[in-house]
Amino acid sequence: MSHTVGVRQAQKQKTRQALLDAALVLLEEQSLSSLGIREVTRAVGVAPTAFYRHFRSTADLGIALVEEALGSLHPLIESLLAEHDDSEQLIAHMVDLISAHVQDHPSHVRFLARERHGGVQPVRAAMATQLQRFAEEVRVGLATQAESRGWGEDDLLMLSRLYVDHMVMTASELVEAEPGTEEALKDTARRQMLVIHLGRAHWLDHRG
Amino acid sequence: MSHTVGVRQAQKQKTRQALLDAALVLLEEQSLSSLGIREVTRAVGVAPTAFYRHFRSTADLGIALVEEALGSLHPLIESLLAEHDDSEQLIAHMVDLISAHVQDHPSHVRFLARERHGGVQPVRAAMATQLQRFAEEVRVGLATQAESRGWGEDDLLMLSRLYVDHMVMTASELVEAEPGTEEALKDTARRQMLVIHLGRAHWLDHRG
DNA sequence: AATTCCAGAGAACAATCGTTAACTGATGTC
DNA sequence: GACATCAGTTAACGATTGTTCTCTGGAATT
Repeated sequence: MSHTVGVRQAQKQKTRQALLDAALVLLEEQSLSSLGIREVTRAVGVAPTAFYRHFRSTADLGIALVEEALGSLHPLIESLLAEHDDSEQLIAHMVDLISAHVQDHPSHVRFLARERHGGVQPVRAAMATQLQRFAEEVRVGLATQAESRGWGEDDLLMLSRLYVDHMVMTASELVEAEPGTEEALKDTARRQMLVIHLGRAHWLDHRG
Repeated sequence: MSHTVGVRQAQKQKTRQALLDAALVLLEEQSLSSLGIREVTRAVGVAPTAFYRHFRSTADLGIALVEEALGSLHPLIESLLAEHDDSEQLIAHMVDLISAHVQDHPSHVRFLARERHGGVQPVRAAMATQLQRFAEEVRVGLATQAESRGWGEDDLLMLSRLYVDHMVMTASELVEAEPGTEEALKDTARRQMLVIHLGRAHWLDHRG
């Protein structure tokens, strides 16, 4: 990784990123299936046809946004899972991590919430794949904890899905929250995760 | 309720319903924010301007669809909550009820999942109001159960929100499920509700 | 220095859009 | 039976859309 990528490729990446950024702003008030190519290029200050040098369609751009929005989250989750032994402490930090991420990248989170069940199938598929990866990672993380002794693999995956879905739900609520109501939402989310955690702790009682 | 509503109003209701039905079909493959007025009227076989006799805009139509899709669910939930004492049995029936509703009205459910965080603010607001009503109703239902002795009102609302959100999530997953995978999804959903139920049963242990 | 490559510009296309205005004719009212 | 009401039609408007083809000028290659 010595020599720079070349003026040409660098400039191309720059406009590509500008297209992604502009799209993200526009998508704060509409859905991907109504996003126009001309609309995006106009916001960037570039000719409509330039769009095709980077993306085949707006659906293609949407997939790129999914990677951008979720890709950066994997290391965060992984390290969080690794550095905590105490589960209850982990819950508090998990909510804080989500909250911070929503504050730092609100339009990314909004995009994810909006397009998760949105009108563009390839984008939905891309997100589903990524979220499955998250559930898998969480499952691996949970498996190392002492509380998971005696758990079957499918039950563990069931539980991680519950956690992941609750995280996504919390993020969606936080990004649409009225200013000032965030703390109450975070508190509710923490208590809900605690309910789940308590249920997890007594799962084997019930089964056995 | 003796005399009929008049030929005139009846005919108007008929085209209004036709517009709603056509929109629902179109919305299976796109979002509301990209739904065109002409597109809907063309599908019904009526002049574009006729649309304005019934709705101010597509957002207005979206709100009507929210009422249609969620309104019919209230009585179902209410009766389900009323007719069960045993909580675990209720879980199984709740999942069955959701599953049946998804099978009977897939496009309604798809619409709800899609527009809950969609690009049209008034529609989001209408849905949020309705879902809050659901959480409230579930809270009242839970309050009558023996397991809720000693629970604070805010904790009960926290729990009902968790239930409602999980129901919505399950419905979303079922409506997008590959044919043949529904049963596995339902089983996972039941186990997840059981985790929540177990957490609920031990909530006071932890608090006290 | 000559040549190739390619990101972006420019012009033009047919199609679609939301919205207005003025109308028609069956229904409801008296 | 005369009159008013109003759901739906027809025509037209300017604006915007996705996509194509051709062109340009600087970077990359040789």
